[in-house]
Amino acid sequence: MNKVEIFKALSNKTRLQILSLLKDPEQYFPAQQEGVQANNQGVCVGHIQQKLGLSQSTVSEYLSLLQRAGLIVATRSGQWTYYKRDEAAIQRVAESILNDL
Amino acid sequence: MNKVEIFKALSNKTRLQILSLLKDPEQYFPAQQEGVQANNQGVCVGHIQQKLGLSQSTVSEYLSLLQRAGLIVATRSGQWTYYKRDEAAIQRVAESILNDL
DNA sequence: CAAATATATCGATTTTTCCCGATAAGCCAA
DNA sequence: TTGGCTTATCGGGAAAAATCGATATATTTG
Repeated sequence: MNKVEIFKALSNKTRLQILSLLKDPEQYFPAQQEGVQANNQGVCVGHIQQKLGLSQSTVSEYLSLLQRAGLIVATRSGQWTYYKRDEAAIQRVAESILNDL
Repeated sequence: MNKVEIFKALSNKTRLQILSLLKDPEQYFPAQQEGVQANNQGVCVGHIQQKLGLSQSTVSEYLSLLQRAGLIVATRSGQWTYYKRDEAAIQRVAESILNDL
């Protein structure tokens, strides 16, 4: 776990918002739409982009940055990439802050 | 509490090191030296600078940045400024991550 | 008051981040 | 295989951060 990389990933309003959106996908992304996996497995890039109102390329970059930091995971399925939070990793980060900071 | 500002403050190796040094001042800064307050009230800028090996101006900037983020507090006493961790604030940050992230 | 010491601020340069549009790559359907 | 989606990557311009040396400010001391 690279703390500096994680804090960098978190030090941006939009990226914090992404984590927040992914916290409760059903609330933000009605389950019937395509682009939202069943069983809450993640949300596709396009839907996240719509919520944020930023360019596709920026959102894609942010998602991959959050993934490199280990905070979210991607699942490719056909032409879609579904992103979801890695709750265990996020928990470990929180504990590391509690203990080591 | 501005989360983005706090995460920015934390997203730098040197600033994390400062927080770590201030965690246990007696270990890093023998209490007999001048520039270390009695009763663990903080450590002066010069001693922190020596440990870090960066320029005086950079260390001063980092300390004031950490202070603006609310993670440390400064006490001026004569010609020295003593910095110490704001443990309660740090605790609140950790809890906020645990709950809100 | 003058010199010495500690810290803060200023100005400048280099590096990093933010965010975009254009384009490439992957997948699917006709 | 051609065209239409979805996502990733590339190249770039503007803004912010990193870091320094020089200088200013505040404090103490002779």
